Amino acid sequence: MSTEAAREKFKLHLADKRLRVTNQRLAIFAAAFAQPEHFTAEELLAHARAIDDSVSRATVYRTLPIMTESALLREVDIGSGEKFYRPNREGGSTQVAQVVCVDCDKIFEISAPFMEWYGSTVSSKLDLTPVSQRLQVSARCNAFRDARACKNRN
Amino acid sequence: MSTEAAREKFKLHLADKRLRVTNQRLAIFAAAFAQPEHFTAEELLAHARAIDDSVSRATVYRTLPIMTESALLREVDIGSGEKFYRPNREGGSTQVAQVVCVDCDKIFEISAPFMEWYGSTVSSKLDLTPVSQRLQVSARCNAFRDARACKNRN
DNA sequence: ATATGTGCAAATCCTTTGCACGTGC
DNA sequence: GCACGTGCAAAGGATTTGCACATAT
Repeated sequence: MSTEAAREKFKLHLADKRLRVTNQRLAIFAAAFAQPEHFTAEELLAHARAIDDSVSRATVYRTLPIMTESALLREVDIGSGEKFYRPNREGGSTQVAQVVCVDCDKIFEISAPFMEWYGSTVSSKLDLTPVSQRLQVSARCNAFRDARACKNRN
Repeated sequence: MSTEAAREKFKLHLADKRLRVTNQRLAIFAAAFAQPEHFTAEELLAHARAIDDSVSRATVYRTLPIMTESALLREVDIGSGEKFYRPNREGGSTQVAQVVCVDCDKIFEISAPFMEWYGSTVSSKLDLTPVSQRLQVSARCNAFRDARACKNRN
């Protein structure tokens, strides 16, 4: 999905929820979709302000759930205090696992198509209806293991 | 693994790390292993104080990582602000998935033996060595769906 | 004896919220 | 016009930390 298409989807979602299309929301959207990697709320704020300097931290935090609900962003919680987000250009309900390097904190993602099936299996045994599932793998840089250093940490 | 055996393991771990066996640490251990379900740091504090009223919140927070590192406790992060813990009576590296009900916030666990294999598979593709993996499923109580209420929420 | 551990309270960190003002529809 | 959105700064909640005192080894 192109950034153009995603912006349209964002506007449709806003209309659908009877939310207004504001300059701040558009700036935050644009900043989010300009990111190549995972980003935090604080990083998003900085980038959004570069586009529209009236954007406040509060509005970023208020807009993130809107974009997450509409599946334009995926929220990635690696259990480290702050949450990460990434643009979801695929659109659909792609099942991915996060792999987090405990040395350099870098977040990788890799597809895990069986997760949806497992979510159903697991939940049906417990009389629950599955909503979402997340697989997180912690790992250690081989670069770090060999050299006591990797791209992001030494 | 019995609570007795776990306490010995705890003491061995402390000795191994050259940490001291204090009344507070023992009280926190005992409180943790008396829990049948998942618990939070705050709940653990209350139970530990019932055993030794000199236990402080700070010591609970300082002791939790010690017990987690020694695999006596498993940390369960469901991305809800506070972390949960549970006694790991199995001792080993049991692979379990957490299933969290979004209606009542109850945490279920169910074995997921394939997770270790998947962790390796995923990590080997990224030149990383897997350390641990966690699968979390969000689900919705069927009891809640049917009756707009369940044991813990209505 | 002395290196560790502890309680207390203050500090930190991310995130949320109350309020008065601004603005899309 | 008016309901919704916003910025600001203060509040919030979980966790961490500095410091002086206490204690396990």
